[in-house]
Amino acid sequence: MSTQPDTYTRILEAARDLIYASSYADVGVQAICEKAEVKKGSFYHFFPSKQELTLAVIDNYYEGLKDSILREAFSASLSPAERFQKLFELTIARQELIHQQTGHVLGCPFGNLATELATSDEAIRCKIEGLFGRLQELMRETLVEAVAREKIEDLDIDATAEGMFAYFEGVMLLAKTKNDPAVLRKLLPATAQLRIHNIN
Amino acid sequence: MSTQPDTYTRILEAARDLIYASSYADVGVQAICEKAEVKKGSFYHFFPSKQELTLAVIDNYYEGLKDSILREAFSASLSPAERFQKLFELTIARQELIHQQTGHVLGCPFGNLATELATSDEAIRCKIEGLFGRLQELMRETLVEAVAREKIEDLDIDATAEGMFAYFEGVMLLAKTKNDPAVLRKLLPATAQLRIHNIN
DNA sequence: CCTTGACTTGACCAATCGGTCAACTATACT
DNA sequence: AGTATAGTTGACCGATTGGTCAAGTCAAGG
Repeated sequence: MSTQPDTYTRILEAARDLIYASSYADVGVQAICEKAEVKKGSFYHFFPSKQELTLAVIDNYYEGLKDSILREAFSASLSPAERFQKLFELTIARQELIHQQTGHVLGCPFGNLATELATSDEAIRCKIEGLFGRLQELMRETLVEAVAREKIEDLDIDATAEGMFAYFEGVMLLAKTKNDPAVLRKLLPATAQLRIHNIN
Repeated sequence: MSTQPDTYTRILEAARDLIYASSYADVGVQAICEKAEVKKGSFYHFFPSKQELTLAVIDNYYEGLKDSILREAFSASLSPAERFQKLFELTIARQELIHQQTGHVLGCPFGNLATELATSDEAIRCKIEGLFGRLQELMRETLVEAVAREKIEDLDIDATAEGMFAYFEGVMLLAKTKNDPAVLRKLLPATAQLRIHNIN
């Protein structure tokens, strides 16, 4: 049996898991403390507010993503097409695992938070906007490399990268709404075929 | 000056506007009552719970959509391509108006609610899933008519309709997260170009 | 040994949450 | 006129919300 992580980490991970499984507003500080086995006083020793905790949760989630799915998918050893394919595979596998464990497709944690809080918490919206920019940039770089290998006439690379990202998020939202991971299998791979052309 | 609508309607519309502008959890029954100029006792005379009210709000929103954007876009007098174009135009115009009035892109009211509540309120998730199905069906019919006019080789019509809908939702989510209606101008029209092909 | 500072604890706060209820008013039908 | 019914009102409920705080524990450093 492994020793428990330190208090800060327990709070962070409890909050991350609870919020991802439901929503920001639905998860109280009390519930986070219970799951983390921490008293509320300790919570506020490490985090000045629930909002600050959430900002840290977003960072933590992105770091986790970078060290797993993103690292594996956007590996230099893969061709652009293989990178996209790997990204879809890993995303589908993860969502299927979560669905099997929780009974729900949870979708994209950033998209979830952004949808809920974009209009009422500007700090969180900005943080996720920046993060979306980085993910979009990953798509763009992959796309640039793909085009370098095989020229595509009149392709608007920036718009296509943004469109691919939007499509990806939309498919996650649809799978969550239908609570059906099969949606991902059917739709996600088409992300790589999406093209937006320059107006002439 | 127009006379006020009846109590039921005032509650429904107040709730619709408040929830759309922020989120389900963020809007309390009290706030709804204040905006509707109704006492809490009256609220519970018309609606047994906040959840039931929300189900009615979803219906109300869909009816409104059917009588405005959907009716105008999916008119029998328009060609399939024109229908898509009209849908994008009207959607962009509405989101731009909302952005101008509130300072925020609010996105899709159904997508917003689904994202927030899909995992914690099965009744609401089901209602939105059904509604998504109807919207997706509109896309499918339009697509079928387009293909009848101009055959597209190996097109998976069902998957493409579902993909178009997902893309549409994803673009709305992205515009909301970036709080920038220009995202819609750049990305929404590409919905009509999206294609998912049969595997051979 | 004693102090310092990080951490923990549990009691506590005002405010708000969704929801209830008995009493009251106004309208409509017999 | 009398009664039934729909709608309104404001006080009230227990539970929970995010957040505070004084008092305490504990290990490290002088």
